Amino acid sequence: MKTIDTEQSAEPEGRRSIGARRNPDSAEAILEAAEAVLLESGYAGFSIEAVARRARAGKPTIYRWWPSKAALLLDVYRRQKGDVGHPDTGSLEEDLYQLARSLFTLWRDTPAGPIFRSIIAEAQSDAKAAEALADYGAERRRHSGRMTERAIARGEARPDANPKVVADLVSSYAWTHLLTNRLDEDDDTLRAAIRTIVRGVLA
Amino acid sequence: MKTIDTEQSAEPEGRRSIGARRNPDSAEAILEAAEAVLLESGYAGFSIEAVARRARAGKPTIYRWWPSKAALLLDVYRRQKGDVGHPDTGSLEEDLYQLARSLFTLWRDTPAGPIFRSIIAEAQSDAKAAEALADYGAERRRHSGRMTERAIARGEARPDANPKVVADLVSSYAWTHLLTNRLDEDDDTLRAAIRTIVRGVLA
DNA sequence: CTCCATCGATACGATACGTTCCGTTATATA
DNA sequence: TATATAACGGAACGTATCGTATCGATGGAG
Repeated sequence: MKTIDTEQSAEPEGRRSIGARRNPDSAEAILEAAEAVLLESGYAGFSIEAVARRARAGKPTIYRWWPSKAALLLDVYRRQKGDVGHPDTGSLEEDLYQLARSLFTLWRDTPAGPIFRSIIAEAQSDAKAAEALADYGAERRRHSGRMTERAIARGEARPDANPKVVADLVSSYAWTHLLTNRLDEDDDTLRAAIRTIVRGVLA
Repeated sequence: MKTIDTEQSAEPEGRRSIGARRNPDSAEAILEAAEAVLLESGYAGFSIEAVARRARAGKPTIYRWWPSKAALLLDVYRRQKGDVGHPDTGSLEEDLYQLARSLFTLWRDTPAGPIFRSIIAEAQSDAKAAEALADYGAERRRHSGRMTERAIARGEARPDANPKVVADLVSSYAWTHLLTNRLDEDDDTLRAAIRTIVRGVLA
């Protein structure tokens, strides 16, 4: 995931800039507060001021280290996402199912879900968040495309199958279910979706 | 699509409520202004005040007829979406491709795209917009599920294929491409995505 | 001890939300 | 035609948030 500006590369040249040393305790408290606010009030209640109040920090301190709400959001996400596994079971359908299921579970049962939703929402009105999100998505598709590549290599999938397209279909399915509160989908339906991608629907 | 509260059913009982007659010219001007603002400035610039300025209307006039930004957004979308066709070519793959292509084109070349993005964004922080969006999505999946139902009936698709899942996969793919600025996807890739759903990737 | 960067706190201008009031205009009824 | 009714545009309000500016206090480094 792209960094936007978080680490404020070396010399911001903004103030006197002799030594910009960030207080780790303060930054950590802010990130924790941001996560807590996001979890309790969702994207609607996520404001810099709410985060500052909760962290007992000053707003300027937040703005000193994060140039925008989007940057803070991305840092919060990066800080705690449990990076879903990319299993290698020997069966493409099983691999993709486990990928999708762990995404659904992660997003439903951990702060990662609300946080990721917030980033997507923010990206609809913040160009930098949009770019970061696009980079992140492309990297994820490349990564989970490996599953299909392996299936092609072992002769399970057709050589002309498009790994990125397969990854795109799976992650698109997960995204829209996240965005429309459908992460509680029953296992049969999720399996049917993955089976459709792998086997198709033709008679 | 659910109406939220737009038409303010009959007797609002809010004021004296003898006859609440809406001025069609005014309402039309507001909807046109909202569409124009959305097109020019996107979701970021879409504010009630901006719409009121552009329509030369008073804010209270807007709030009288639309209870929230989300309601106005939904009305704008409903007013001008060209309702993509649901072709019946005799081939499921061709039907789904044409559905997806017309969705991509509609969203890329008309105001419907930015407007729909805005509704999705709004739904992430407005419960009523979220519910309306969920209803709309369910109705769309039911509707485009007909394509797969026909394919099953004519023996093209397996009887155990799940029409709603197929529709969900196609629309999810379109949604995420809308949300991540990838509506300009080349035809080969879009066809590959549809082909994957219909035929799968197995050797 | 003396710098000096960071800190929390507070205040600020700007923008937007949603509401209230006011004076005007248009329409329906008598 | 005359009157009542209600929607209208406009202005202002109080609240909330954004992002910035300024302050005195704290604490580590030389």
